[in-house]
Amino acid sequence: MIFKIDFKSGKPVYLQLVDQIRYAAASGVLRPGEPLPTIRPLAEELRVNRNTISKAYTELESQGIIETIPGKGCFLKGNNTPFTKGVRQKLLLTEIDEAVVTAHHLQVDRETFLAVVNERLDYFERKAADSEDNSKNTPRRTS
Amino acid sequence: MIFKIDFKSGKPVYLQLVDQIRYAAASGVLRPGEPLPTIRPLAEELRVNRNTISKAYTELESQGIIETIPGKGCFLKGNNTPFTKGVRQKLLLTEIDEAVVTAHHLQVDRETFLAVVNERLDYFERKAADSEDNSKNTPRRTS
DNA sequence: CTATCTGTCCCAGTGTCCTAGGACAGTCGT
DNA sequence: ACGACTGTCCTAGGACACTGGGACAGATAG
Repeated sequence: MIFKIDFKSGKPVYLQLVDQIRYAAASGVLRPGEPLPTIRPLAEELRVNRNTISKAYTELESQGIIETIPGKGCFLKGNNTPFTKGVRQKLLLTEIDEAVVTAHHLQVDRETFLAVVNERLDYFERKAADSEDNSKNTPRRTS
Repeated sequence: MIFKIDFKSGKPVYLQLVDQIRYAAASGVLRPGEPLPTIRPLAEELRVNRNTISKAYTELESQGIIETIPGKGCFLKGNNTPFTKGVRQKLLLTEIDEAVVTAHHLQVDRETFLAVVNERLDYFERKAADSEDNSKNTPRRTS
């Protein structure tokens, strides 16, 4: 689990972390139950304050992606989603609409758009499957 | 062209405007060449400072969505995209990946995701077609 | 129990974003 | 030329986001 922080990007460090962990979880690099790096060592490695890491983890917990146990550590949740079906639909709709509107302004036609969507879905599914296989030889924490 | 600003949302006013105009342009409510509301009257109507509107328009121009002519006004551009093919692919990929990652964490399966995407593509295409028809009776500004 | 790890709360400093008002420049009709 | 309109630049204050250090509480190994 290697994180890359770009201090020149202008994007807050804690949000860069959130994105990378979300991405890692979706692609199977991080698997349910697996512990995330503890706050202080990660902060030292990335040369930022502990509270910056803590803020990222807090945000991830509010999104239902990780679970944090004071005194023990933070762990990736599986089968999460603290949201109701209605809220989930609304959240997803918002993101998809943004992408569709952007595609329109970028003059990307429907076929190209759908092709990219399918390509990315394939990509994440394949990557998750690969991690599944690898995990057979590198067992994770069992709660 | 009616805009709704939610002062309690926490989202900056100028970004709310940007989103609504992007959306309106993509759905055909605003059509190429058509003038946008001028800054001062719109600012008065929405009860914000002129510079807040100006900032929204500046952002939209940097995205290549509108064209602003000092002394004359701001107009919706058609067939825009000031970006190269590579940049466009990258921009779209970023947004699509975000949606795909979000879908994973919301436990939305592939079929449902694709169904929503298609539904929204249909929605925007239909709305744009409707505006096309209506415009035959309400001609726009011709440059 | 003690030491050391885990995450958490509180508070302060710094920077930046957002909004706003005054003054200025370009366009157009009279 | 003048006045009324257009958008623009400069500057400033209030609010908040981001980061950071000190002190605290729970968990675990010795």
